[in-house]
Amino acid sequence: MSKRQARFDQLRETSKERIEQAAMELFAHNGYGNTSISQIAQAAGISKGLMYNYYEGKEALLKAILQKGFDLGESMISEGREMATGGPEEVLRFIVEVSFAEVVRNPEYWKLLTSLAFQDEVMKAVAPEVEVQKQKHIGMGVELFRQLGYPNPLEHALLLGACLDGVLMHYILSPDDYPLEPVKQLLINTFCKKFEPKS
Amino acid sequence: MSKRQARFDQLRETSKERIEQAAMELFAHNGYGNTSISQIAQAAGISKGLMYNYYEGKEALLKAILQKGFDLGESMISEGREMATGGPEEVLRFIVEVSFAEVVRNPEYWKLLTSLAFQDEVMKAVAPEVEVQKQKHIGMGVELFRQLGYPNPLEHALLLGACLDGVLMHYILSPDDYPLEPVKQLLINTFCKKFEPKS
Amino acid sequence: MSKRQARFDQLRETSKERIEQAAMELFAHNGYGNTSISQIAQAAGISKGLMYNYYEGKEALLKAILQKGFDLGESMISEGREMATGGPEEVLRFIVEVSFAEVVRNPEYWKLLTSLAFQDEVMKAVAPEVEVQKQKHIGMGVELFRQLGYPNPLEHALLLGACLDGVLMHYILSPDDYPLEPVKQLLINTFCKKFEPKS
Amino acid sequence: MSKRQARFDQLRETSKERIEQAAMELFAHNGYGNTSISQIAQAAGISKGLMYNYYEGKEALLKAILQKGFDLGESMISEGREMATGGPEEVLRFIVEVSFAEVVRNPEYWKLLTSLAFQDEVMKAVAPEVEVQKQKHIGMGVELFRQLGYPNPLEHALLLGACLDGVLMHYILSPDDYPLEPVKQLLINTFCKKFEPKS
DNA sequence: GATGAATGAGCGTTCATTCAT
DNA sequence: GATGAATGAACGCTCATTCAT
Repeated sequence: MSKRQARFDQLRETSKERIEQAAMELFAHNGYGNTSISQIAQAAGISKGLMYNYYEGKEALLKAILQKGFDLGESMISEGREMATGGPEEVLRFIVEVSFAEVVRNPEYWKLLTSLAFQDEVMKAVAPEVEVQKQKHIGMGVELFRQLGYPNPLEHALLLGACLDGVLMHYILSPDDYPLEPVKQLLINTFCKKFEPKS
Repeated sequence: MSKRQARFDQLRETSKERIEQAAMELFAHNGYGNTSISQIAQAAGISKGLMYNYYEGKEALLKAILQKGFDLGESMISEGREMATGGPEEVLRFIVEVSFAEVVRNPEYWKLLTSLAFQDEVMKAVAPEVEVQKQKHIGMGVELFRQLGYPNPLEHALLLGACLDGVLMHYILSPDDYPLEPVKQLLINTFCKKFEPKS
Repeated sequence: MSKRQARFDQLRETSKERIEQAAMELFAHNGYGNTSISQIAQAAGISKGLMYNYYEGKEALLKAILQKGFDLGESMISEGREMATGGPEEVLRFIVEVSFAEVVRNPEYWKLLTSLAFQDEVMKAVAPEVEVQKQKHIGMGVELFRQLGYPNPLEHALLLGACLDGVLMHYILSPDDYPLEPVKQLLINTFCKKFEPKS
Repeated sequence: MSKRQARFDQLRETSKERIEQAAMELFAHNGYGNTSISQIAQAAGISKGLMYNYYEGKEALLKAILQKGFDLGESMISEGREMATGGPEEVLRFIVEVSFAEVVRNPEYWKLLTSLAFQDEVMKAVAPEVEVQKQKHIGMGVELFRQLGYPNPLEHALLLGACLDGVLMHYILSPDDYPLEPVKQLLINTFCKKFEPKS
């Protein structure tokens, strides 16, 4: 029994992974709304019906994919946390670098995620998790800017976050043209430094 | 005759405005692709068919909505150009202020516009001139930062643009929570100033 | 009153005629099903609504147009009857000539009429009148072939009618290519002659 | 595996045949343009959506129906070619007999085909090869009449073709009333014979 | 008589979902 | 677990028809 169970689990995992991989790529390339279950099934090499053994429906599949992305982000950040041994500047710089690297590595995923953010209905379904992530990021930023001596760390954290998102959004929308590297350097120089009181 | 014509014109305008208003809200909240003509008609209090008396189709309706926004933006910018009489810092500050004011005034329009940016096909069909606008804005920024003495004005223009878009995106996505005013001030303080060489 | 009545009648007649003329041309060129009331109204230079002052609806307009055609055909034949003074051969020849001439004069109308013959629903509405016309034509043919001495005049009448319709159908379907004149002559030579018993 | 495949194949074929049968009847009686997918689905006892599992769309369904007819016609003609061993009169007679038999066997198909001939757009999209078939038939006729000694074989071929089409059209339009057999005999006697120079 | 804004049923088509096998 | 035939609601859109003016 245990053996057969294991084999089933493996098949299941294989099919699930193929589905999620295919769906992720199709959602990212064509958008969630423009991707049909048929397309996903075909790309994953399975039948339409099988999808419904694993997921309640299309939206549940989307949620699973987003969740995977969140988990990945989570683990990356916690890994990063441990690796960043320097002062708050270095940690900030590290976060920025990692964010850029991650978006460059998989811009389609981030494009999907951002485009979903503009659809209230979809967002409502995923909102709690997103909100948690957002607050965690802001919290981290606030703490770092506080350590750097800024009198208004929340505003600085928000502005940095916005700037990060803005640059990455522009990059995502024209990845071939955008001078990402110099803008990143400028962003780091502008934000990742100790508070300098006006003389 | 003129009377009858006037009556018809008024009917038309009333209906068109109701349609465009309803459509913009729905497009902004649910996305263009997830909003059906039926929904628009229902929200506007008219029948599906009537829409097609006024617009060629769904896409033409979107175009009409965007065009109105463009026209408004154009006129605002040209007005602004004349009003900004100070040095480049003041002009930059003014641009930032106007951008914020405009988005606060009509957040749904900007939400719609931003969400469309992530749907290449729709955007290209509907507003090829967006790219031109973008280049014009960047050009303006570059010129101003050059005047302010920055050695790398393009990067500064891009970063400011990204920061602006990032803040406004965050605001658009949660307009009730976002501390827009203080972040705006910080943004202005951070970007709208002469070049300060490192000592 | 009589004067005003007369003016109204004239206007009405004018509009009606413009409508029927426009509708006839559009029906003939594009088919009944592919012609919209809007198109007819536009072509006739009137409003959509006015049509419904004169006709119950689209189908009633079609019936009116067909009826006009029938009446015209009727009058042509009765005129012809009087004019044809020769023997039965000459009368037959005359009928054939007139039929060809009429179709050449207004092939679109005949194309419309023929295409309608294949739509049971439409035909049901016009059927009685058509049936009467058909029987009248057959009757005429039978009488003429009887006079020419044929032992089976009905079959000859039917065959001639079929041949006539067949040639004209082929002509209608490719009016530019079809060698109408020689085929007509051959048809006349083949059918419009006295009975020749086999030796 | 093979078993399941076979079951599915059978289901598909059953459904396809029901669809094509229903569609042909409706197309023939109401015209292609006046027959809706809903009607076809209802008549075939399936859902609207299922049609699109088997055919790209309405036009593809029409093509499939016509193609089946073409294939059948082709095979019949090639069979006939081999069977007709007599002189040109016998061949001509045979062609006429086969044409009549075929139309009697499946009048709805021929009604559909003829009605389509009057809708240029549909026909061109659906069966460009019809023109080729027509030329082939005319060519055959010309050759036979030449062999029979006629000085103007083209006109005779065209007239026979027209006569054939005319009779069959009349039959198709009122199959219950039309005295097909005697008219056919008369047609054969009239056309399928050697050239007889006028004395 | 004449207008055209407004309606709503229907079109061809798509696609997430169900279910018998 | 896996299949794909089958469903039906919804889509964008068309157009004959109605009616207040």
